[in-house]
Amino acid sequence: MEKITMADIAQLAGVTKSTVSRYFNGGYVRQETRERIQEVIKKYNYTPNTFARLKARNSRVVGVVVPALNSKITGRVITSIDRYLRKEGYETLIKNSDHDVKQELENIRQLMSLNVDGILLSAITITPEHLELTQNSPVPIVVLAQECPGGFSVVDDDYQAGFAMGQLVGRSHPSHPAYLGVEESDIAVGIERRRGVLEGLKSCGIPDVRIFQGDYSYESGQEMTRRALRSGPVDALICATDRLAYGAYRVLGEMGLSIPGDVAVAGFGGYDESALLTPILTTLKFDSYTLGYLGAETLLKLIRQEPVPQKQVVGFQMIPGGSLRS
Amino acid sequence: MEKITMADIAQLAGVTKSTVSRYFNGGYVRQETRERIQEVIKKYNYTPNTFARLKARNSRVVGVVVPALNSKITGRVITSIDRYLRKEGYETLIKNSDHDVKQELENIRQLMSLNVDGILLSAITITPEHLELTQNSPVPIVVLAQECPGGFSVVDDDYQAGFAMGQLVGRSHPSHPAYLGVEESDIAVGIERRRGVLEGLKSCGIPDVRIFQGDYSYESGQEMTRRALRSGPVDALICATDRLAYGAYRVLGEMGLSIPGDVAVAGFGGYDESALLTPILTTLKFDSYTLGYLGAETLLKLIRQEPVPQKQVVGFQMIPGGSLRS
DNA sequence: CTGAAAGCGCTTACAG
DNA sequence: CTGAAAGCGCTTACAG
Repeated sequence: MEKITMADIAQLAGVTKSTVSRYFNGGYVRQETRERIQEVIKKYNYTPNTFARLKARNSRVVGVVVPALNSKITGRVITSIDRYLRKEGYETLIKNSDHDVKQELENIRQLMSLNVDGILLSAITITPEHLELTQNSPVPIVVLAQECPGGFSVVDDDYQAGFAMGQLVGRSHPSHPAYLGVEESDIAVGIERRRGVLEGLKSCGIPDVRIFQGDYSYESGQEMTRRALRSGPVDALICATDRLAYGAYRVLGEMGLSIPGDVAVAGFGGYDESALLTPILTTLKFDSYTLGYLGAETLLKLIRQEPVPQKQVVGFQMIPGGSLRS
Repeated sequence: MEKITMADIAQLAGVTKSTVSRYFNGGYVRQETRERIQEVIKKYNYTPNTFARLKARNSRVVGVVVPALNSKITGRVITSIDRYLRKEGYETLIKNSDHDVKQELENIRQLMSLNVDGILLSAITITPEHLELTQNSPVPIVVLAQECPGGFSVVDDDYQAGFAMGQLVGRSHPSHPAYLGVEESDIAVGIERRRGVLEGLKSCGIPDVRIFQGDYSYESGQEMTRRALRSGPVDALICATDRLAYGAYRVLGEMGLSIPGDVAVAGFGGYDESALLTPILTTLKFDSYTLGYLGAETLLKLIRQEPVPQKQVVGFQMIPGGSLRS
């Protein structure tokens, strides 16, 4: 199959490529001509090369940068974005940063030079370089899941979610609560969520919480749990993500400690798998579908120069399980 | 920030865009000139527009079409592909088919008209239209996880994996085994894997297996399990995927049936979460990392016109848990 | 080793 | 309603 171009289609339909171009971009084409062109297109399964539209004002392509492709949550967010954009006649171009900040910045630059109409950025962290890049961007950018000072963002309500979970755990008045968290470079999870948890506990009269820090992995969850247990008595573990809670389950099980009898456990994320644990993990689900949807919607509004809020906060939902004491 | 072009860079470096182009594509450029150009590029953070290379022989871009973005396995495969290609100096462009065959075909066509150098296709199913498209493709295509008659493919060893699991379960001589499977349009999982299981069981003297069919969801796993239990006594459930097994766990738990005491359960996929179930699910893990790696490697070889095998089969690994009787 | 010129597949004012 | 022409940001023979 030879590559077929717009000029070929034009010739076959007995018109100029100008007309075929207009056909695709909603310009004036007589009904009769339109039908002739359509026929040829169908026959040759022609799709115009989106990226040869070098002179077009808008490319109808939106770039999405994600930190990784192996997380359920990211999957949900992208799927949601993709569906919305497709519905609106935009193409989605996905770039993976693979948890590497350098790669992430590179991805943003690449997308910019590709003259996409806009960028949806699910950032690992917001560095000064990010700010410079987003503030001087030739195209609109919407940041997902992290706040972006001076930029537009759609975020989860990490503080309120943390507070709610802190209160829920606090209600049973644990004597030795511990928090398993992540790096502070992730403002949303590493700082805001933790702050919520601590204040939620404090509101129940529990000011002292032992705090641990690690990465997002299952292994890190295990390691932090061991560290917590070694550091003194523990009767409640609030984990920054469900994955970390899985690590806690494993270690507590190995040590013969019962959940929630000996140690209560809570997570964040509401992964489907959490409902399969024994006991079912008490967790909290962010609305990733809405996050993606609003992100895409906001970006298109920016592209169309319509007014949008600087920051939008998406809700969450508590998913009670059996891993807390009542 | 105004969009900066190759012509701008050239002017700033006191050369022609021909020279800058050569700089990027490994042509002759004097050391001194090279350094001058490099300086300007660094200063302006310039990245050439990959898609303006309309006249280039090769675009150094590879398209990847995936059925969905919310599966762990797909995530692993893409991550692996992406890393390999990046290392080799190629860009990866990911398109999501969202479980829709029409969308999938459209994605393939789009990538073709984008003049990417090659396509990696993780197909939902192989229809005659797929065959026509792949056989007449102007660029090489490698199909992942499904065999593609007349085309190049990298696949899991579904038959052997099924056989191994069939034998493992068969060794305890269940009297009433059932198989929970998926649609036959998915040749790899729906047909080959099942065939392996049935023959593995048969090799242990178990010719009769009740077979059920559904989709890939957790809900479908539950529904098929209920159907199986209603249809008569069951003491072993072999599930085509771990996710289906999760559904089985849930329903068996609700009914007060013990695993493996009353019913043995097995899965396929080796998801991390399967190790968190009680009892731990006996499953089998395909080497998704290698699948992606070999797919990418093979595609690049095809692009470079080097010889490659028509079909490559990737191995698997049994992950014993506590969900089978010994 | 470098530049001038033609061209890739498309879009867009501008005529008609 | 349609076409001729210039141009988008690049690459590539071909001279020099």
